[in-house]
Amino acid sequence: MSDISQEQSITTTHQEEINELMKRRREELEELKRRNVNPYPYEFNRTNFSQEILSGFTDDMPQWNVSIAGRIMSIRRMGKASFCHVQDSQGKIQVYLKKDDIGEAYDSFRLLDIGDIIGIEGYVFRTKMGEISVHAKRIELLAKSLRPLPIVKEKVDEQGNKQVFDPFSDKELRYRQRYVDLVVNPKVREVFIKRTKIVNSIRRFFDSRGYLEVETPILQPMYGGAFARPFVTHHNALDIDLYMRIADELYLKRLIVGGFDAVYEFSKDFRNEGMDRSHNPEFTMLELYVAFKDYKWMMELVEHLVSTVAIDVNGSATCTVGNNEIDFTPPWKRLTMFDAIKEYTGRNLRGVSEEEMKKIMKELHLEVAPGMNTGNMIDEMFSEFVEPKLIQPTFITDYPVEMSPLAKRHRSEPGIVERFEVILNGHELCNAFSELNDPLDQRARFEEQMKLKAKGDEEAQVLDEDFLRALEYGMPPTAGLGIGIDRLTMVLTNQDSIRDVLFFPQMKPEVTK
RNA sequence: GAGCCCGUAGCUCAGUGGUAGAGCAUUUGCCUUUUAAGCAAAGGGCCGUUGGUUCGAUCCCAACCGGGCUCACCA
Repeated sequence: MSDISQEQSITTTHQEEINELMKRRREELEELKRRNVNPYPYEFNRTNFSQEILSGFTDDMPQWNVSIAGRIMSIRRMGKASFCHVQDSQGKIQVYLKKDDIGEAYDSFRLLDIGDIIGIEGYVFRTKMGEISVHAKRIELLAKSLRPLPIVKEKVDEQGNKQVFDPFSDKELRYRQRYVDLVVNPKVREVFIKRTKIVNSIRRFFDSRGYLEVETPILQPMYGGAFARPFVTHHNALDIDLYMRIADELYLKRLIVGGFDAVYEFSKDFRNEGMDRSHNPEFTMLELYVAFKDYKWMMELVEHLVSTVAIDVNGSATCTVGNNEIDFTPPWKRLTMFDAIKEYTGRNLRGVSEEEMKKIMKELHLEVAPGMNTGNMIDEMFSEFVEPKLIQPTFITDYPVEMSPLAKRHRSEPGIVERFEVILNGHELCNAFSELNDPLDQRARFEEQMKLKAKGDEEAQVLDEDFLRALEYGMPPTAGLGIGIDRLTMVLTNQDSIRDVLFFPQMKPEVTK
């Protein structure tokens, strides 16, 4: 895309009609300026957060002077006194303003609205109705809000249960204007804080083992490491097309060749595919490679990692996902791909020829698409009959070689690679294998992929000559792992859409009115 | 990509073939410990866009735009 067309495609909203509510706020802004109130001052000395006031106050304590700052979320005016709730990053606290105490500022307070950001200095007290509040001695406007905020009212009953009225719930508006969503829906903030905790917990877990966090290219001259269609972009100075990475696998393995014992990366990956509840075109994948280890070792690491993260973040190794109670406590059940299919369909596929397998597919009322090999059929039967049934975390091991061009052949079973996936709540959570380090076999596998590509399989992998060169220098035996961070977050926060664990999920462009 | 559903006031939603309604929010008045504050009054809408049917469309039909759900794709 050229610079010019980009500029033209930018949505402009400043011409948007200003409705009465917005007009009124602008008038108030002008009036405040006339009264020599700076509606956008430079700083405010906050000394306390709402939560620490609410939890720290006792009725018999000496006068506690505090200074808070935040957004006005509700106002109840009663002539010469008013109450409002001020929301900061920790929560909300009520503020009491009395004309006798703040004088002229009380008249300016009349010009303030829900959504304005203010600073309050005062002392803490408890109202007749029992709510711990700040009695204002001074009020300062810190930022005037020019747009009406959706009003969400809540009532707390005697049991302390919150009842919410008129929630801001339109998903399109919530995603497009996440800033409003975050202001108005406190639970949304919690999900994202938890997401960060998850990432930090994983990082701590790896760092404490001496694994090295690294960064590898996002713009790649050649994409690889997964089955997916890439985004293509163009570098003007070099005049070459570059691909946004679909995985960082091949780069991390180059680093293992280079002599690092263990490397990991939280990788923003990009796949040019459909979007739905569990797919966003850009997403976060954690990849880890550890030298001199195999996939069996990696299974123990994964159990330990995920249960540790769950406890770190939720305080418990069990959590609720939808209607299911999931327990991450190790050890997790292990099943080979063939045994899993046998368990759930009663068919033994071990050593079965392609022709026989087609027959079995038909018996199970599954369609055999043209060009399907045994690997595809096994995958189909697995996703149809097994995956949805696996609720508790389960290792599925030993995949057909056709499905795994970067995994090492099984040490004792032909046609199979040393690979596992963790299935949880009916969905894939992670993928790992003993990494293929035989450069000749790797070349042969790439060539198989290129044949598929030539046949029109757009997601087949591309032969990467430089990666092969690296392997030819010699890569130690290595265990590799990929975990979808968005999916893990969905599980640990009990969200059923990826859009609810991404601040700014991909949306079609907003239409300018 | 297919099917189904949705788009009405700042927010959440009713509604009708004769150009619209509620609650909250907003404005005005009263009210110096209220709390989904209250009482009284008022303003606010090209009923997603463009066509069609009709004397007349927010309502019926079509296309388009945006969104949601389900399925497919996603190794």
